[in-house]
Amino acid sequence: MDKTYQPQAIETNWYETWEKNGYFKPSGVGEPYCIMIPPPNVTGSLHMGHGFQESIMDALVRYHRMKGHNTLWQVGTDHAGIATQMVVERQLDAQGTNRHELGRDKFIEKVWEWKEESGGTITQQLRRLGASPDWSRERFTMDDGFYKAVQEVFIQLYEDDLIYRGKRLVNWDPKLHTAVSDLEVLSEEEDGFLWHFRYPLTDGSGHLVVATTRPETMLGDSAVAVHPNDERYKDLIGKTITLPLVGREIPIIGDDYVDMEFGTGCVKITPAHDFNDYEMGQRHNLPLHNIFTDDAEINHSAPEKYRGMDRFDARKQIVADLDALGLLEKIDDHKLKVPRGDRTGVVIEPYLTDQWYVKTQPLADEAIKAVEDGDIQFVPKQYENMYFSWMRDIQDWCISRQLWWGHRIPAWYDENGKVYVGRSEEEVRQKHNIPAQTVLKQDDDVLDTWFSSGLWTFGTLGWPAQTDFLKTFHSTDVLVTGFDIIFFWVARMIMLTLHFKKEVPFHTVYVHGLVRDGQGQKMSKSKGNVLDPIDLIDGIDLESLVAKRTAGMMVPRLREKIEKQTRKEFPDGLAAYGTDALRYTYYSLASTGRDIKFDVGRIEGFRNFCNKIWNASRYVLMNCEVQNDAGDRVSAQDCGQDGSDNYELSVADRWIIAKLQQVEKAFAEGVEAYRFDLASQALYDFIWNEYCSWYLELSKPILTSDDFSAAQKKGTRRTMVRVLEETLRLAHPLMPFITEEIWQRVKDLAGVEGATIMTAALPQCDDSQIDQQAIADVEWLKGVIEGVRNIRGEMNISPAKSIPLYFANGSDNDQRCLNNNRQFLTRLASLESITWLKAGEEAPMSATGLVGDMEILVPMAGLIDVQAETARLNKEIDRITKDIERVEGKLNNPKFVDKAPAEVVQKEKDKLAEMQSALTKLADQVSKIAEL
RNA sequence: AGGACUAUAGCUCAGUUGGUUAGAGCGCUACCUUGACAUGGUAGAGGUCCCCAGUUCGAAUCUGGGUAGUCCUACCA
Repeated sequence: MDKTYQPQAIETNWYETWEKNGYFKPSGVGEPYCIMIPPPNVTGSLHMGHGFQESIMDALVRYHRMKGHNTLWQVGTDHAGIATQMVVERQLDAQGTNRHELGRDKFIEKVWEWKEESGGTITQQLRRLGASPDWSRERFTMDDGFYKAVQEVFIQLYEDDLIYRGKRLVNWDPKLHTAVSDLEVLSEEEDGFLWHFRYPLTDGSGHLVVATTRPETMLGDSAVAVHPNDERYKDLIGKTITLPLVGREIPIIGDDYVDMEFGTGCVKITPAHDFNDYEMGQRHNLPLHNIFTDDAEINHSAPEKYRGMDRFDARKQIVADLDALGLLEKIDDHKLKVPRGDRTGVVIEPYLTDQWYVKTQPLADEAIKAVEDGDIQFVPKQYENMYFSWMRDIQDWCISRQLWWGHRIPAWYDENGKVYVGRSEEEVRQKHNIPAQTVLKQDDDVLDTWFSSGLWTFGTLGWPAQTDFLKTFHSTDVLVTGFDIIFFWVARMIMLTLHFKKEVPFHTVYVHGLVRDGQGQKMSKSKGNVLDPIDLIDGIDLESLVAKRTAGMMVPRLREKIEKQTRKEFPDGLAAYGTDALRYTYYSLASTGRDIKFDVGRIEGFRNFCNKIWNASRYVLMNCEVQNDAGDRVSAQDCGQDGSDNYELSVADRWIIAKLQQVEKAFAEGVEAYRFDLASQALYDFIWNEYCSWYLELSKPILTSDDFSAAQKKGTRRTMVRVLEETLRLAHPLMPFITEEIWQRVKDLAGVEGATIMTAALPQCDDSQIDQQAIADVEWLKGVIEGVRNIRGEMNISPAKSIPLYFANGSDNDQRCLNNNRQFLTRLASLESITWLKAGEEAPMSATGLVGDMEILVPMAGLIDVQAETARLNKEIDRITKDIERVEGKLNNPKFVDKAPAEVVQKEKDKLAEMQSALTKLADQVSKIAEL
């Protein structure tokens, strides 16, 4: 083995072996366990959030696979209608053409080409993370099989009267020329203006002043509304206004929606271009005046002057024209929420179009019930509230998109615009007896991507066919996802799956936090603070990192800022930490919080942890093998791998075996509760602070000293390699590569067989192996060693110098422990001699430490540094004194003694007695030294 | 406006049903190349558990009220 851990030397190699051998496929035996990957965007690339999420899923999948479950991790990607179409359109634009020139079929061909080209990126990245999904079952939402499911769902919902077509106001993206859902619109507060216009009354008796943030919409005004109780205006209700610039006569209406306090108390009403106004228009039967084209330019229904103008140019012109007419009262600065498309960033317009909708309320009722009844549980629980609050106030879902890339809506229209829904034109003709000469035209629109992802859990398993996989693995076990996607996807999956499968898509929704950068900022390409998980695995030099982060940044100022920031944060670029370290970092951060700040400092610690495991294993192999100069095995030592039982276990052996059981238990509890931070912490602690720091150190005296028998040496070798082997299996779900690499080298020494650690059994706690006596004895040993080390450290005694040690005031148990552990003590504390003082025997002048009631004494041979030792003891005395005061206060309080449980009181009493005794001893020692 | 969440060491975070000497990693200080590991070892420093009040024998933990931050939902033209 290399002297240091080199992740790149082992990772891809093992991954290829696993995949080639089909280890990722379900075993076909055992209780089924299934996770569906939240399908990443096929043309995207992996970001830190994906890395986090996939690492968690992989740990769950590997954990259950090793527990013997029939485990399926279903993988696939999503066609991401808007995002993908945008990418391809940008490419066409660069080539000086566009989709309309190409035509629909050609364009879709281009998209498929792009998918072929870039679709592999994300799946390759997933492999680098060590993910173990069943690649042979990979699905894509645009696959033929999946399309069948989508079509079936649409048709059935239509037949169940849960899908309808209607003309409504939608969120219109004028750049993409499509409707988008509420969830795809982000409203941020921006600086704007509130323009005040005078609207003259038709009868010439004066004017009203209305305020607006979007002056151009006045071309579509149908009314002016005031509050019916507003003393200032209520007499005007029923009169009319002559709309300036347009000349239309519009009514003044009363509606209590109007806030008398805001602005002037008069509101211009534009039912075709505002959601609230639309509703008011319905209430008052106001006409709809659509003034925009699909591009959000002014259309032909407006006065000629403005036709063809962009909405924002029109705004300027209208303000100027009204000003010229003396109708501009004033312009106030105003902050307002501006709705923007989450993909395009352009201002979204409420726009009147024909669209398809899903009637969600009946579906939502069932979906709410499933969570209320506990058929689906959210982890952490609080997210259920978020789910309920959204579901209880759900709006009908606009599922049509005016795109070309996506699942085309299975609906046909005849010349009269009558709609027929069916699986194909032939089927429609047949079913409705439409003669061949009647021309049918398929709907041009496609379905919202989330409509198809809503079918993911059962669509990927073959539905509508009743496949074996569908029967075996649905409902799935757990969905691992971020909270940002609960509405988009989780809720819709629950609704659609319940309706079609009559069962839940998954039993548990594990909601993890969102990965942010070291400053707590959301990682985003436009901010330039993204990290590519692959760069953390392979490393990247500073220049490449800067180039990567600023790529595509058009604004020079922003570019400079990001460059500066990157150079400051990562002056040396990123080191190659390897997949296992990256994964471990993710797990350590996977607590219940909503934000996960990814601090690069932490990954280094886990790379070191891998190195620790690596070197501990090297040590174990050095002792369990006969090696040549290159460190390769010549033959195996007897580690009891043949099943022989002529070995003896030391107290350390029994102790580490007990500790192993405990960590197995803690690990399982952590994983089952989705607390990967706790599971990983328990494992880290065990490996580093118990196995490496103590157990391997305690093995050294046995293996290197003639004081120990062959049976004892064998017992140690046996334990050492078996505990290591078992620990590797325990750690495998979190760190797949390093564990496999080492496991292959130690498995036979531990008497274990198997082609891969991936399918080896997960170790589980065996309570009968927890030897409490061994635990207590090793605790005693650690106490003494730490006491000596403390004296050494604080008294500046060189670690190279062996020192004599005296024990005073020890109990029978102390003496027993001492006799059993002499060699360990001598070696680990570097002792020259050990002397047990009987009662009344005087020790030489010494530095002192306490282990329970027993004193350990390091004679200072007249060289004692009085000041240093006094200071050291006084520090201890201060600490104990403070504690004694606290405990005495408690015990002197009759209320405490009366009301607290007896065992708590007793515990405090014991503590007090122990501390008082310690205090006395320390005080004695101080006065003794003072006499010098 | 309504709601949710968060506040613990310099930094990133744990802290189970109230009883701990309030922990970990990183960082920091001192010493150490000892035969698994300097990607290491040993020792150490570092905390008003955001603030106030309450419940309780006892509060980081429970309740109420503040403050600060983050996020979601709904928004006033």
